[in-house]
Amino acid sequence: MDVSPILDPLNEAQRAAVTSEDVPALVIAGAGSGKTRVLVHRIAWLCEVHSVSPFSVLAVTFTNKAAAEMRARVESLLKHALGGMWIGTFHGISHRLLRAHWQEAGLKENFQILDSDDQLRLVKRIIQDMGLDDSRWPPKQARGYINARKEEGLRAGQLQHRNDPAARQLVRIYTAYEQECERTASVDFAELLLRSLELLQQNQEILDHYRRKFRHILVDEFQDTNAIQYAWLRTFAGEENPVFAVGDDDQSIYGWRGARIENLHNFERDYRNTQLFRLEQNYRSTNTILSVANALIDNNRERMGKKLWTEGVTGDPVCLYAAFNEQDEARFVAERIRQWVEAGHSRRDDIAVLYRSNAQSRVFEEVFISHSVPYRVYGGLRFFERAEIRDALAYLRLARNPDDDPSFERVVNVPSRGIGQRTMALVRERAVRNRVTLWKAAEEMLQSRSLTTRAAHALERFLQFMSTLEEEIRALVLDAQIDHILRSTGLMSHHGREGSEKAKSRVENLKELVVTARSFDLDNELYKEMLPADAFLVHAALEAGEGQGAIWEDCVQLMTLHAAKGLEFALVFIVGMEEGLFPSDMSKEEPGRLEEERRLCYVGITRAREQLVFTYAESRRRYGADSYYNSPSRFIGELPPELIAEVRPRAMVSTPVRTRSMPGRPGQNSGIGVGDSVVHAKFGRGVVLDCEGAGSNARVQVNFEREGSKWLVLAYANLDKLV
DNA sequence: ATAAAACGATTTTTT
DNA sequence: ATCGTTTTAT
Repeated sequence: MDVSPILDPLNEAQRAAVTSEDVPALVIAGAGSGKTRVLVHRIAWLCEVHSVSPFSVLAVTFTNKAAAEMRARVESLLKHALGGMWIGTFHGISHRLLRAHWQEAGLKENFQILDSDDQLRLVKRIIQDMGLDDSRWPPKQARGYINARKEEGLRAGQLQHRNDPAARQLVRIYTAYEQECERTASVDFAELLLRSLELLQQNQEILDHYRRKFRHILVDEFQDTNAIQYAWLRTFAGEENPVFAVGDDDQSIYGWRGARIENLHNFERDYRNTQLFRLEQNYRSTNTILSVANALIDNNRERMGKKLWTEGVTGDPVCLYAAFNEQDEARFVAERIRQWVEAGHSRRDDIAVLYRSNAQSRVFEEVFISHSVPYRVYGGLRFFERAEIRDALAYLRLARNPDDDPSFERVVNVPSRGIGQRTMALVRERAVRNRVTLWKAAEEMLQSRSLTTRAAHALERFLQFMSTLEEEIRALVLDAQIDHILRSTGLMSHHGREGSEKAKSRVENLKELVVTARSFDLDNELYKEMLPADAFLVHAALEAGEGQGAIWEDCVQLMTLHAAKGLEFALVFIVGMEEGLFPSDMSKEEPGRLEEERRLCYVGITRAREQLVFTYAESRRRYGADSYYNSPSRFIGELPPELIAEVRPRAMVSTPVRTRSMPGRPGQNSGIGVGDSVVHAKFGRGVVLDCEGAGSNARVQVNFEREGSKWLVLAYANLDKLV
């Protein structure tokens, strides 16, 4: 057996982890240290060298993207298909279990997956049906409560709040929600995990089967697991099967959505004979960038401890630019991008602009357009989350299964066909009272003639239409089914009639849906024994797809710091480095949150291979109001000064154009103008570099001898002019 | 049933 | 400021 393809590309630490004994292993893998490589080679090591059957390997990730990457890399290393190996997300694998054992799990065979949007609609309706005021009981909050409890493994029946009336009400909503899910055979994302966990815990035979089957369990991004995911893993593994977990405590940035960094710490306690490995050699960044990253993260107290190092070059210093405002910040970035490309760096998609919040992307978009910098923004609605796509798929679901209430609700009046809230309220009421689905309730009401002629007519036509639709598409292939739905429901013409840009893109998306359906991979093992339409619907629910269509050009990448995790770029800008923005003001309440913000910054820094640039704006418009004298983020102060090059090119100290501000006469009535020497009570002496605005809005930029240049509002600054 | 007006929220996001 | 949602008016 030639083990060289498996072991040769590895360094010593990686090799130790890959070839470790059959005991629980925890691999603390720093950024850029070859985490995925270790997982992939571990699988290859087991299969090729230890002749482990692919059928006994289970590898779990968080995102479909990570699962797809791992699958591809394992196949390319093994040089053959996975052959029975399970590589998937927590949710994907849970879904697979529930499909296989729907009866034991107490589900119906054709159970539906509720995504968060479906879930919100349902919760909202329940709150209304319970006669509660939804401003006092915001549906989003209730949904958050339900999901948080489920992620702790708790069902409504297990919750008791004797002394807390608000919590008691939430439990009542949770209970009603559970009943509705039961009635409509719906399973939300958290339920996939909870239900499959309970399936294993309550069915000894099934549990034994899977414990005998999956002798080797591997987990990626272990620091992101929440309580139920860890319980799920432990249940799978039992006492006998070793878990191989890879993660990085310094890259835990999802605490706010339930991820428990403690799982990393508890792992060693829960599995006594755990072998611990550390991957600290970095293959991505320059030495300078790593030193900056190490210095920053060193300010966190709760760490397992780790220091990245590299054999690579020292690299350029990290840059810091203090912009006047957010426009100036964006212009500086655009200019640096231009220089970078001119210097011979060919790929613009190897450049990223990272920010704390999505709202920050706007100014960059505006400035990049005016500077002709091609860019691509990540985030926002993904393909299968778009309303028009969901409408179309709801028709498909409803045609496949008339009892699918969420879909019934969604499309009954889209496009409008005269079935309004009044009619639907009556149908819903009957459905709940008689414990039947909306479809059946509607049929009953038509029989019993308990509706006005007009409403009855409209409803009857809808039911008739859906029945006909089902017959018409029955014999068609998937993409033809969808194509037919788009035409016969009028969805396509509904959007086509309107001329707006948004409507045009909706039409394009609907066309794209047909194309997506045509190229949908039906041979996937996950979907065997399922009808194409059902498989496609599962795919849509579990995999929301990309945010934008095809990447047509070599574009600068704009995204949040969170979205950048796992990616790398030659040139990285981390912008908006201001106290209050990053770290966010909202993270100042709980103590642990600040450390998480710092880890987020660490994640951003370690995305950069060659050059890293920080920027912040001394003045910034937020929520419609300007804020001045923003101080640089505390994270800037935590970096080693000798590795930071401050950029303040004199050439750029000229006119910071404010598109929104009035082009007033600078200093008209203040007696202060460009070139004047002034004194400020706090900042001392300085020279006026620039003015803008008029009257009470007038601002001046002053280059202070001690403090450097700042923008001040004349009305508040109390400047004295020196003669 | 549609359109205008008022209201409210506004960190980060996957499944 | 701005976007999405809900209420109110036509």
